[in-house]
Amino acid sequence: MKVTIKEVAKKAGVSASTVSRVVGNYGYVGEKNRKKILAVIRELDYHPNAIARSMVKKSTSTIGLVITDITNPFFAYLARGVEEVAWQHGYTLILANTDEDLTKEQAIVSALLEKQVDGLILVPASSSPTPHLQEVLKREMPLTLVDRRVKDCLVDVIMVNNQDGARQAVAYLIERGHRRIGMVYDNPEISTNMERLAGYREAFRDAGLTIPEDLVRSCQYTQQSAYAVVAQLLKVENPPTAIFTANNFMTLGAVKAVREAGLQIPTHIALVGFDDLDWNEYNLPQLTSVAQPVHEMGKVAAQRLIARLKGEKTPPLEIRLNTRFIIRQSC
Amino acid sequence: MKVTIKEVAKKAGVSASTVSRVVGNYGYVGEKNRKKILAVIRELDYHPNAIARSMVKKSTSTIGLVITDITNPFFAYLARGVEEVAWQHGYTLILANTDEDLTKEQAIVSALLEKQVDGLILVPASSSPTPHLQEVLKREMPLTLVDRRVKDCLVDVIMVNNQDGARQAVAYLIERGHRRIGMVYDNPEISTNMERLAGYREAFRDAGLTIPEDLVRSCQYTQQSAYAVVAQLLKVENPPTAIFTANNFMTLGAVKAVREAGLQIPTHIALVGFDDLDWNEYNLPQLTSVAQPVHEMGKVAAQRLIARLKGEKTPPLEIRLNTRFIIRQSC
DNA sequence: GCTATATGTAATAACGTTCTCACATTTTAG
DNA sequence: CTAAAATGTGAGAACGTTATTACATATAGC
Repeated sequence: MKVTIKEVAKKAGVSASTVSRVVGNYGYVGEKNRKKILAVIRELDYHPNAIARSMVKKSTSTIGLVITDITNPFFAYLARGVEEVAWQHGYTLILANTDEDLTKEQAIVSALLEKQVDGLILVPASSSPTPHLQEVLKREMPLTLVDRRVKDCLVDVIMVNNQDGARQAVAYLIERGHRRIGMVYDNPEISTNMERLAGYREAFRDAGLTIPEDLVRSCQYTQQSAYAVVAQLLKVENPPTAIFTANNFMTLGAVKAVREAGLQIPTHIALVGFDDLDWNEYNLPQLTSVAQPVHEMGKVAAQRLIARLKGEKTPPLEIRLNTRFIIRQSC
Repeated sequence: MKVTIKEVAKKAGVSASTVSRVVGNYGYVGEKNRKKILAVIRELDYHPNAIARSMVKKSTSTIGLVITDITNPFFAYLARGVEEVAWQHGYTLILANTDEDLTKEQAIVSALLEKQVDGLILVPASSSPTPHLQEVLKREMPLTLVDRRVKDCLVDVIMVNNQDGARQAVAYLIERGHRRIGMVYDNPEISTNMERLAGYREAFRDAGLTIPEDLVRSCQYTQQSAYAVVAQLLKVENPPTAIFTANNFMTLGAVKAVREAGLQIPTHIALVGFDDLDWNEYNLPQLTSVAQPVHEMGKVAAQRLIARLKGEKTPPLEIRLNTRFIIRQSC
């Protein structure tokens, strides 16, 4: 049988209250009793039941982390950052993947609400306000969004400077003489993509050039889809001399399509992508890319959330971390 | 304020018991009352409190997943597999990273015990039986080990056939004429490494060749360490013509060292590694490697654990999944 | 010496559920 | 028609904690 606080109390010849005080380290406890209780705790190997504690404290010291897919290194690093600071502050993490599926997201959020998580860190599957997010707000459960914004959702959001990151990358391509620059991005429903697209456009405007709209393509959020779109792009008359991809999946698809078309990077075509993975450094040629401080994003997200959990009431923040443009050999 | 079962009961003009019965879908409930209650639940937007439920049910529908680092794609895929079947069965997942640190592992396990997880899936940081794992067993909390074995720990273990996977890879190298085959592995404390090393040795024995012991090196569990060791290996007199690396970190380090030494793969040196990542396929040259069914391992681990949670009492299983040897262009 | 204050402890009520009874009422069987 | 079985409901205990209250006892200040 599990040993409870009462059994410890009994064996130590005190009341449960007293044991609770030494475990929780508050209030007055006589030195003699404290020693005795500590000894009994060790002897019986007593571990307090956090569930029972949550019941009365109305707090679980648990935060929900809802991402789209832990298999994507971007989210793995994000999760890592979140976990580190959460753990530091005594919180544990419930992890769930939505696969960009709103129905799943809503089921997950609902389950997490029932489990009474203290707060939620979420990478939303849609930028439209959804009922289940309204629900979270209505219950005044702290919520922090990461990577993507949700319309009319006034909470802390941690993102990178997508537009500027993209602008910088495309400007670099333009500077190196490229004019026919293709761009591939996915779901326009997601704020991040639109911002990166805006950055692409901005670079052209800044340079006083007209945007090659025929080379701007959107696709599904899979490598295969990006592959298909890029393959198509390469067959266009007056094909692109460079391609900018909006995230790591797209980059992978692009590399594949380019190689299969028998083109060499960077000799025949230049490639720059958003997201920097270990992969990019080890690939040959090493890929030039826009690096996001993902780990840091996770940490900041957790910090924001925990600040809210501690009662911070300041107005919602939109935090933009800066990307870093890493020049390697693919241009 | 949060709405509780009592408020629903009051508004519906019934007792809490009755509401509980319709929510939990058990026992007798009159059709009229059921309708009414359901309506009230929707109206008040009642969500049952899982914590309170856990309290009485003595089960949290939560399982702990303790890995070393979610940032390692191996574990990300593992986590993904676990999460999928856990979620399917109505369990949520608490995730934590040990960084191969026993002290951290012990703190994590302790925290998860307190949080009353129903069971634990763990990638142990050490193959020696540790007090905190004994603790888990003593409390009869179902435990499933993944990837690594722990001495005298009689629980389900999910692993791959490490020795055979390694043997196959090295045999392939031998078959292609290599004799001076280096091997790099990390922490010999971990069963997985020893098995892979055994596979390496087995391949040589099978071929009736003597093992080039001077080329067998162990290092830390980091890319940098592998890099250093491989760099050293390349400077040996009569250097290796091929290198077998025991996991993805080691492979990365090896690639880097080989490149910096100005050697070409596979012209000057052949490379085979354990673990197959997306990376391996996209790298140039594409890396020959021993692929593990990681996602499947995660799923099987979760299935085993859940079977135990449902009361299965059969003796502990050691499940070995087969690796797949993927021949690409690095040999 | 007598209030104040500090120190130490126990009893008890929450927390929000589920579950076991007990008790009605209705239906079925013979 | 009556006993037994099926259906429906509510009261109240239990789950393992923490927190509030009340009651001691010891120490200090005057």
